[in-house]
Amino acid sequence: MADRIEPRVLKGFRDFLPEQEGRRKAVQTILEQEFRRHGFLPIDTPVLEYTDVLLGKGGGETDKQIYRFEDNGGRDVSMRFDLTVPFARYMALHRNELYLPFKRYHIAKVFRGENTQRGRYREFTQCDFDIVGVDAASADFEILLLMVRSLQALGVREFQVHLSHRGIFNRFLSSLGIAGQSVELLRTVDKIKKIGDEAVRAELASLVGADAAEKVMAFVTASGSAEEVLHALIGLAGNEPADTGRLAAVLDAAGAVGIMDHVRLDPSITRGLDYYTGIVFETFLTRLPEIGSVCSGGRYNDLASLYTKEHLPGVGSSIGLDRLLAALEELDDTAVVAQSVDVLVVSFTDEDMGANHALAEVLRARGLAVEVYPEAKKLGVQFAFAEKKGIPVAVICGPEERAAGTVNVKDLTNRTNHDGLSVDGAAETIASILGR
RNA sequence: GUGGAUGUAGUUCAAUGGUAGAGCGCCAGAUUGUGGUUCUGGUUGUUGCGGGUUCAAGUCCCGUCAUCCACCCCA
Repeated sequence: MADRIEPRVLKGFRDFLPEQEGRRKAVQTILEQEFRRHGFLPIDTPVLEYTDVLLGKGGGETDKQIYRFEDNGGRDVSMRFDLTVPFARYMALHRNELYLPFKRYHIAKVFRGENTQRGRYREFTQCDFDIVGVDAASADFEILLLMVRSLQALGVREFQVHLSHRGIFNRFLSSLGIAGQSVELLRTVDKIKKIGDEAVRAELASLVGADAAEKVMAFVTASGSAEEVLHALIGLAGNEPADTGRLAAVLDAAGAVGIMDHVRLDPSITRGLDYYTGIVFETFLTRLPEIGSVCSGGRYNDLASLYTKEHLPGVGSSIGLDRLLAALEELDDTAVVAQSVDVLVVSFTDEDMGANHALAEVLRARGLAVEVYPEAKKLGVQFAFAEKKGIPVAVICGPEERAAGTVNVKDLTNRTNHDGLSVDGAAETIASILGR
């Protein structure tokens, strides 16, 4: 016998068992419903792209994380590491077949070759939603609203969307004459929740000197209600319709629809990705902040300019499905449960096979999800199978019942029997057990 | 990519360098048409993988793979 091949999966990649995958699919379905309710439409793009399309001109950090290789035709190709960059390419390519403003959602796997950790994988699913073609407060707000509504639709209650505005921060840095180091400064400020105020202050001081560091700290640690923080930012950076005015309008709308409980103006949010130009979002679970942001995004007004002359401003956000599920599982907060079938038809003898399937078909015609146990095993074995698979009801129709023209229904959740029913009666009983 | 920790049965965990074990689970029977109790019997291991040191390695050393933690970055 030949040597067996070790069954294994790559670091950072995962198989999903039916229970997990059922939950993932259920979450995706709920999200899709929510996206569509707000006028977003589905699209898809290839997993592989030409490397220059994905890397753009910058390269930088993404260079190291990207899965890149030469295909059999000698092309330099890469796997997508997010859904936003391919979407920018998509918009540039299909601009003439679409209309603006265009709202799309895209749920798909992306790939990053970085080191793994809890809630961090090399293959993971993102749920993106974006609005392209308008640079308006309404669009910024709609993305924020959908972030809140999506998490609520999934049964998540304790979360906060932290938002800020890159433009204000950069303008503030310019006024201090240190805009040239904005990338390093953004990165340093981004660490504030992890390493604390003092460590960030020290790091900033080594970058731009103690005086400027103090001012930057005053900016990013502004706290209080959204109005108070906004007031503080205006005091430091000055008022400007394009950024502070935009932020005020978005917050105003959030107040108008009553989602301010889930919204916090937090100037320390900056986002590492360099394509953001305006408002930026990050979402944290109140009881598990250390797992990181479960839904992030922002405005990127220049992204499509890599691929087209046309100005295509965009704003969007992305839910990290795997990270969110990992967190919800840990918090035991999964309102979303994978659905198995409703009914198991048990088998007594192999001769009943056809009759059992016929009975299953009758029940399916009444809107029930039904499966037939494929072998005539002991009843206990079949009940145990149903319980393991999460099937709530068993239908029993053995030789005696068949002769009498009746069926028995067993509620597996409390092990009670409802015997001697007609098929109609059985369907009604099942419906009441299922609460329909 | 760098640094650190961990890796034993399906699972949770034991085992001063000296014969790999226990609980839970699982299978069979008591119970040939109704599984949550009880009893009886049984089951599973190339100790992640590959080398090395040793009379002897789950245990020590090296490499490798995977997971977790930190840096970095991010969903």
